[in-house]
Order: sequence, then structure tokens, then C-alpha cells
Amino acid sequence: MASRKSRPERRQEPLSRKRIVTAAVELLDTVGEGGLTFRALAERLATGPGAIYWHVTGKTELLLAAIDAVIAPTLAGDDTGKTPQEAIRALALGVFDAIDAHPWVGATLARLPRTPGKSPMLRVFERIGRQVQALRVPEAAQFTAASALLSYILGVAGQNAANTLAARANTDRAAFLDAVAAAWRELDPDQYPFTRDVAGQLREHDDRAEFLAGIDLILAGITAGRADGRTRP
Amino acid sequence: MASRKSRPERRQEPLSRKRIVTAAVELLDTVGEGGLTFRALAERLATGPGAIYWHVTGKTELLLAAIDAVIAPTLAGDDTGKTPQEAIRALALGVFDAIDAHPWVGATLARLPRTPGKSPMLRVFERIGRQVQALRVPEAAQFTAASALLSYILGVAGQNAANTLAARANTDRAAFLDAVAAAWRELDPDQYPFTRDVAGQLREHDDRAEFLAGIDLILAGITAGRADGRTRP
DNA sequence: AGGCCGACTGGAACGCTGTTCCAGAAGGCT
DNA sequence: AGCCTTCTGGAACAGCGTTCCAGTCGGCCT
Repeated sequence: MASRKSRPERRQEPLSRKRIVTAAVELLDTVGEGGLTFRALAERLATGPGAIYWHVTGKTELLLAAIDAVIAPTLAGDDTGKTPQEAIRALALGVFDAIDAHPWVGATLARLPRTPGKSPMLRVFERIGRQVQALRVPEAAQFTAASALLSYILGVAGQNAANTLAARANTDRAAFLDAVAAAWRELDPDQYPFTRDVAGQLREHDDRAEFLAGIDLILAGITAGRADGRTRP
Repeated sequence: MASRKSRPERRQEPLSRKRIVTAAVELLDTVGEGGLTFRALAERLATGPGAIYWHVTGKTELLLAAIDAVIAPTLAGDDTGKTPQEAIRALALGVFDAIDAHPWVGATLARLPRTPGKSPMLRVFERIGRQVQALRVPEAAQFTAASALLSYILGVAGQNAANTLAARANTDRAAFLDAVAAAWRELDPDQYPFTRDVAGQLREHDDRAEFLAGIDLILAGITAGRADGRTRP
């Protein structure tokens, strides 16, 4: 056995960048953003903190890699046979769900230093942009349209992730929404008339549907503006 | 003098919550998000870290208060005499500019735990909502419309803040944009055709105008949906 | 076969953080 | 005068990201 190239295996399973990133994602998912610690990671991998630095330059790169690993499946989808609107909706929902399933992505994306070309979101931007082109948006407005969509997606997903984290702190999501609605209803009627009015809608609202409605709003605005260049005077 | 109520003044200027928050904002503005340290704050206030905790429960509350202090001026504006669209645009621009001038707000908002009724953005939400009502949006859609607008505002402002920080790391903003555009143009033509196409627009694009265009997009979507359910064919 | 050398490991240590603790100073009240 | 609440600020603690380095291991060269 061990023909010419026996398994290197100086341990059951050698440390590798992939194994580290996988463990990091698991850690982030189970104990949250603050739970990712080089010491906790080292313990989970049965090694010391120093060994990790051989494969990864630091925490920033590790977080970027973790985000990439979590977003990547979304980008594997196929757009052929869909209208641009459908493709954008599907892509947006994919990102939304990914961030909802891994709430730490939202907060981390906002905090991380942006290296020019290396943002994990560049691939998402590209995919959105192609569909914007397919929508026959004038060239000069393409950047604006794609940026607006991406910013909206990241904004809502981030907001939603923060709420998910807050709700997770409480035991129940429904109970959490009830608590917020109750808090809203007890606001000063003079200062917060609108918020009090819509407190009821909060209780039974669907984050995903809300999100998609916003996407449709923007898509409507894009296509409306495409027709004649600007909105009503 | 010092009639009946002489100034307490057990030191030149007694420590107070307001003084602490002011110093915190200055620190955040000058040295960035990571520069706000209880020790640095204590040194700037000529005291020790322990004293700060008498006036402020912890770093989270301090950050929330700092955000509030920075956003508050924006909410002092008067909406009378404006159309709802104008009022929303002015409010959105105010928040955008505030976050642009204090980039740490963007990242901090995404990271902070949401206490149900106490988010610093609740007042912004309220102000937007009132204008949404003034736009005669159907009641059932008001929450959606206001949420979409707020999420977009926070999303773009957050993105923009991250870029501002990245650009600030480099010496020059123009040079930074050039670097990004150059990086985009060198991407794989098969994988990133759209991003390469719009790289040129990045160089001379105006973040504020871009942002406002997105607001108008959403407003167009909202009002288009209101009028008759769809735009002209 | 023997020796060497780069790849890789993991534990100790450094400087920093948020937070807690507590001895004590400072003024108002009885 | 004495107390008592409010407020101060320095010391101490646990934990963080990161660096350092003595050591181990496998494969290659002679």
C-alpha cells in the first residue's frame, strides 16, 4: 500500500485554508459574529492559534473568505430562460436568504475594509448589471441602476440580519415582533403618529415579501424611467 | 455673586454624559471607528476609564448616543411648504450627508444590537412615513414603502461610508477611484463583462447624485404603483 | 543511508481592549 | 460636625488579534 504517493497525513487531516474557512463559518453560524476567535477556531481544529496564521493572513481575510463561501452557492444559479426581472428577483432573493441564514454577513460586510477589486459583492454586482443591460437601460444609467439595486439588497439584508440577531436573542420571533409592535404603540402620539399607525402591519409582515416588493419598486422605477428618461414633472 | 446656586464645579468642567458623547464623536471623526477607546476617551477628558461608566452604561450605549448626536441635526429640518417628494429627498440627503461626514455611523449601525424601540433610526423612519402618507400611498403599502426607502438610504449610505473609509486610507479620492476603475478594467472579460463596461462611469460618477437618482427610482416606483397599478406601456 | 532543508505546527508571550472594582474626594443636608 | 450620596480615577481582570519561535515532520539530494 501507500503506492508512490502515500497520503501525507502527518495528522488525521492536515490543516488547510479550506478546512479553516469551513470551521470559521460553522463557528460564526453557531456562536455569532463575536464567537469567531482565533483561539476558539484553534481549539475546534485541534491546533494552536499560530498555525492558522500560516494559511490565512489575518482575521479580515478569514472573514472575507467566509462571506465568499456563504455567498458562492447563490451565484451558481442559472439565468437562462428567465426574464431580466425574474433573474434579478431570483438573485436578490438568493443574497437575501444567504444573509438571513448567516446574519453575521450583514454586519461584517459593513465593517470590513474594501479592497478595490476584491469585495465579495463584486460578482453579485456583475450579475445584476448584466440583467440591467438586458432590461435595455440606457448605458449612462446602467451603473446607477445596478448600484441602486445592490445597495438596496445589501441595505435590507443588513437591516434584516440585525433584526434576526435581535430576535434570536429573545426566544421567539413572534414574541419579539409583538414586543416591538407594543413598544411602537406606546410611543408619543405627537412625535410618532406614523410609526404608531403601522405598528399593526409589523406583526404580520413578511420580510421576504417586503424585500421583494422593494425590488419590484426599484424595477418599476428603472423601467418607467427607461421609457422617457425621467419621471413626471 | 454666586447667588444662591453657585456653579457646582468641583473641577474646571464636571464630567457629564453630554461632554462624554461630544468627545466620543470627535474621537470617532478624527481617528475612526477603532479609535474610540475608553482609555483614549478618558485621556481626552482628563480622567480615568472608570469615571465614564458612571455616566454611560457601556460602549454600546455610547455609540448609540454618538449616532443620535450626529443624526439629530438632520431631523431638525422643516418639511412645511415642500412636496412629499421634496421632503423625502431632503431627508434622505440629510442622512446621506451625515453618514458621509461621519463614516463610522454606517458600520456601527449595522453592528449594533437593535433594542426594539430604541434604534436611532426610528425617528428617520417616522419622518419618511409621514411623507409616504402624504403621497397617498394605500395604507397597506405604507409600511413597505417606508421600509424600502429607509433600507435603501441606510444601504447606500453604509456602502458609501465604507468606500469613503477605503478612499481615506489612500491619500486621494480621485486616485482611489482611478485605482478601482483600473482594477475593474483588468478583470476577466468573460467573467466580468458588465463591470468592465461601466468602469468608466465609476471614475466621474457623483455619489450624491447617484444616491438621489436611486431615491427617485423608488419614488417613481411607489407613485407608479399608486396611480393605476402600472406604468404606461 | 544519512543529512539537510523547507513546510508546517502549536504554545507562549505582547500589547491592547471593554469592563469591574473600590478606596477615596467633594459638596449638600440635618 | 458629621454623615451620605454623588462622583472620581487608577488598578486589576479576562479576553482579544497578532507575533514569535523552538520544534517536528516529510521528501529530496548526495
